[in-house]
Amino acid sequence: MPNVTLPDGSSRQFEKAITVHDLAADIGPGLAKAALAGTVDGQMVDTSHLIERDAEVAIITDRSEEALELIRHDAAHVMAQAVQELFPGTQVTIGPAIEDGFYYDFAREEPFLPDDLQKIEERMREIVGRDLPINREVWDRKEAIETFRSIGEDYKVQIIEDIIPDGEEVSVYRQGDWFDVCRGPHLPSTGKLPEAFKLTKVAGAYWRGDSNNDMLQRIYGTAWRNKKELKAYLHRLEEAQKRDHRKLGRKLDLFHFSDDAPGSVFWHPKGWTLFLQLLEYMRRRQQAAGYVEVNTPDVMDRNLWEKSGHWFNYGEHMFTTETEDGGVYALKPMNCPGSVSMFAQGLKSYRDLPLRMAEFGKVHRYEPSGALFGLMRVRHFTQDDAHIYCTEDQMEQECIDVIKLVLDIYKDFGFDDVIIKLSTRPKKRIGSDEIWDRLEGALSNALKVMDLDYVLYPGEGAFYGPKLEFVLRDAIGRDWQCGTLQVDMNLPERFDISYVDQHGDRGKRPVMLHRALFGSLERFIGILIEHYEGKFPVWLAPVQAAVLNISEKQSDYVSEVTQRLQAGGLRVISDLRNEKVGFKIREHSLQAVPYLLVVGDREMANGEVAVRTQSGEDLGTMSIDDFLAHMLLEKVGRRSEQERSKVA
RNA sequence: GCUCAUAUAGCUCAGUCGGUAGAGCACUUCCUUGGUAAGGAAGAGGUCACCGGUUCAAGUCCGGUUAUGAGCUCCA
Repeated sequence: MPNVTLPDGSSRQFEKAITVHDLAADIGPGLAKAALAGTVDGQMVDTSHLIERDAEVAIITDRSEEALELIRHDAAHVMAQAVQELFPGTQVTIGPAIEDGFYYDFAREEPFLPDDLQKIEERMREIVGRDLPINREVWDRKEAIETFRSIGEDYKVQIIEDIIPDGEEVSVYRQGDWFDVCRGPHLPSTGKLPEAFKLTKVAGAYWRGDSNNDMLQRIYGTAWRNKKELKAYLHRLEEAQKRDHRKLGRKLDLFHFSDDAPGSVFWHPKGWTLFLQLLEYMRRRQQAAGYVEVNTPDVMDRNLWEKSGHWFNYGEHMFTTETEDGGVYALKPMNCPGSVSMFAQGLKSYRDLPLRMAEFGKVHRYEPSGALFGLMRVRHFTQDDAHIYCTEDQMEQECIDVIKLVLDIYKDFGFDDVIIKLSTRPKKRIGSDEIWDRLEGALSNALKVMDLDYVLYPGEGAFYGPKLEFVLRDAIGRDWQCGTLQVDMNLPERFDISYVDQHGDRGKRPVMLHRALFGSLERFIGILIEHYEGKFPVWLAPVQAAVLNISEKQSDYVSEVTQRLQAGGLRVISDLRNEKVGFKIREHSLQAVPYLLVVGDREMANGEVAVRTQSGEDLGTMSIDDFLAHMLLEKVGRRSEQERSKVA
């Protein structure tokens, strides 16, 4: 005699156990038809699920948010059925719902071709048209293994044997002749799958995510509750692709890549200006936060890298070089060994701590070819690196200060929702559990003190210490680690660095923090290009203003204006080309120049410029001094934000 | 590194059945001196990524290499 409580608080009493579908029918025939699934005490279930006890139940229709996951999972199943109908002999493996869609991994000798996606999609629509009832069956474990083995589904056998716990029942979902091991839940029938799906790409993926295993073929698709949502999603994708930093980098003439140096950036004047602006910005922020800046060699002896452990652990990813006399050197893949060598110079006192030593170091890593990706993953990049040497007592406060600084800096660029990841002790590690407790405690306490949300990644820390990662998302939805804060127990030990404490004890080992805020200048610029869609704020813009003449008569005046503005510290170009002013405005607007200064006879006569913003706003005419004052405000606006946050 | 795809002018891209390469934009020159998102004309520009094979003949077909793209794995 279950008593069912509905989301609106009302409840219904039933004589005997009732299915979700019948419950919906009891509420109304329309709801029964629309019901895709249900939730019973928060757990998603099929419409055929029998409610036997008192419970809170909700009916899921295509209006519910939860329907998305269901639809995507079903789309994966329908796709798998379509593939097996079209390509007999193909084995199915797994096919989950993911953000915005779904995928299914198949094992098949022949590759799927882009044209096949069309065919599969058509067959999927056909299966939806068949409106096959989807039924849940519970199989005996042994029988399930036998059945799947007999039809040659070896991967499914592995899933049952290895993944589904021994005692747990094996549920199988059947739609027509096709069936698959699945936990569910699923739609009542294939006809309930909205025709708002699209197969998007085919790619390789390792069986169970392990590169030692076979590579399977993964087909990705997107699925939505209705065509309108699908259309909106595809539109969003298109818009995002316009922001792609690789495209904008070419269009805005910021940088290029060459076959001669895969994974290495050729910075053009405008891109390098951007780079230097960021570097100067970070230099100011670090100086204000009590850092000193140093510089260490790019090429150092193999011995150093053996001592640091990099040679052994990452040797194959290092660029090395040999000299005529047989010396072997490596291009630095990290700045820390240089930094530690720096610390080891001379005697350090507790009075020197905390010592915050920054370096804009260019590091070189021989990344696998398949990992390279525009500015986001390169083989040579510049870190805004710093190493903080402190006592254990100072460690937590230093962590807090770093976190404050990095979030504050991100705020200056409009990144308000930064994903923070905390990676803790891995299986393979050095140091006692007690030390790990302290180090992890320092990081998590700092987060707690600052009341910050974070995602925990147990076991993902480096072998020498736990780490925080500050992750930003690019236009296409890919996440990139930018800032990082790590505690290192390895290097101070290996390099035997120490300081003298207040009792004259020379053997005190300092704690070493690694931190980078932008992370990689290259990657951060990639993110910024997409974030601003190439329309940088004035202080960052490679060209802040362009001065345009209307006819040849004003050429000299334009040159004079340009020079005065340049002398005033602005990045200004003049455009004296024999083109109509409308043409020039179009060009410089497309190049995202924040201010266009138009000069005709009138302005020349009055010693003024006509100011137009990139977005097309007309600020009227003003004197050159007034424009300089206006630009100063732009800069001050940013600084005051820094001041404000520094106080906070 | 792995799977699949792609590589033609500075950029974006056509190029059918194998028969010595084409557009738009950009560039150069000339005309035009025009007031807020494309004025007009002419010209120049290519070892079709690279190496090899098939063929009377290869941008086109086949193999390899390199790079790039999508994804997987990795990212000190």
